[in-house]
Amino acid sequence: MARGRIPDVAVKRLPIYLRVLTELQDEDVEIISSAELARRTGFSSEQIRKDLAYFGAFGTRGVGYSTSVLADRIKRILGLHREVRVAVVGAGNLGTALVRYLLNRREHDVTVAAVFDADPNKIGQRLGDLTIHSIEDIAEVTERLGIRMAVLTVPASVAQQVAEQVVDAGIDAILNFSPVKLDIRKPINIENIDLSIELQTLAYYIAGDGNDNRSDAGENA
Amino acid sequence: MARGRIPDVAVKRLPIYLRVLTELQDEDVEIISSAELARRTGFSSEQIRKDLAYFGAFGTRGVGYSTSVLADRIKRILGLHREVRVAVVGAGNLGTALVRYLLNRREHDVTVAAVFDADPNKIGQRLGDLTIHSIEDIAEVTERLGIRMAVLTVPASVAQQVAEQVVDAGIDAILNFSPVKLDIRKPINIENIDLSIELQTLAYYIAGDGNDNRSDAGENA
DNA sequence: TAGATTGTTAATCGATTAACAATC
DNA sequence: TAGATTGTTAATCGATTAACAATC
Repeated sequence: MARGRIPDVAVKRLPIYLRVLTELQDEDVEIISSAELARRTGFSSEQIRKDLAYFGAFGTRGVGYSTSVLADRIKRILGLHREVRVAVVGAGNLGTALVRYLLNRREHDVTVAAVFDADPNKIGQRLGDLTIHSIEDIAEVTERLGIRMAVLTVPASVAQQVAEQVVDAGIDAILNFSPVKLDIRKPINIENIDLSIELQTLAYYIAGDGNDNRSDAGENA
Repeated sequence: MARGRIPDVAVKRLPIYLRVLTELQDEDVEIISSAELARRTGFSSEQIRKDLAYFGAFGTRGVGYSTSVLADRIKRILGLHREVRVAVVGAGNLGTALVRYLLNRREHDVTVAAVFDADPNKIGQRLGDLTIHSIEDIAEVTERLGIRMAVLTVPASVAQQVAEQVVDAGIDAILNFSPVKLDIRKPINIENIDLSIELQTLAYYIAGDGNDNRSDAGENA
């Protein structure tokens, strides 16, 4: 029940804790210490305890955490105790691959519930057990299906405009794969995944043979 | 020429600066101030000046930065002044999509030079102008083509084992899309992109209707 | 010169780590 | 009880922001 301002970095670690807890449940491990969670996640045990303390006291002193209790609490914190539906906007190479990936996912906390594209040739086609809708219908479809989040996989040239359509449709969280900084005035949550930027960043770290202006780092990220 | 320890967060911003500078060059803008770069990137002007100062003094007081000079310097810092070659390991849905995306990319600083898979049915098939190689041949092929980085898009169940093969082949930076924490003892650079974790994180931020244990945030990320 | 803007040092802020009392 | 491990407060560390002298 603890509140205060919760750092985004702490929120980002919760799904990682949840994944490990789910693995532990599969292994029939019922109790886990923060030290062992630390070993499995790569974060420090202090950090794990601190992160969890932002949301409440879920463990038992002298004992540890019940894997099932802690997993349930984290699911609830993340809002995954009810199904979260997501739309994929843009049924190109990447969009299609992401839809297939999400449809085949074992966990059913976040599910793709609709796919949209602007290309008249694609509209109406099937993708898994979904039908590709026109982006024009996004407000109606997301409203009807209770979709609150969208994954954006459209070309950079139209990303800003499509993002505005998505936001106008009432979506309030976007996972943006387009290499564009979206400029949305509403206080929407936007998370960016940019392949080029990731690769360019990694390039920095490959040891600088004969390269100046470079400080060699070499830590796991 | 400045050194010292350079924060990873600063390195991660460099490719973003580079992208904006490239756009500015396309618009024939020759000089840019840190204030205008701030407007275009969303970072503060102080932060931009600080980040750049880790690597040297690239601007002119009272004037600003030459877009072409600054772009060239950042490219050099990131090691992009020479072509950086990357392998995509795993030619499934996601791997195939990423290869097509990278092959069609306008910038040619980072290029896909090889694709690998373990499935005998896929080996030998074409993907764009590339041929899918057996993962068994990774050491030989990456050595021959001068490939230093790999994008990992294999099923979670084999990710750890494949990552080890990749590292043994001499690759020293991995962009990992598999939902697995890779455990590699060598000081290799690993960057993780995990769709499930991103979606679960975003779920936290969609306003908590009737949800407890939740602090509403609402900032762009 | 006056105005503008960088490069850099100092102040602030926030997150991580250390330490330990609470307690099972 | 003794041993273990959490939850929480305090200390440390590092990154961001503010301020300003240098200088075009």
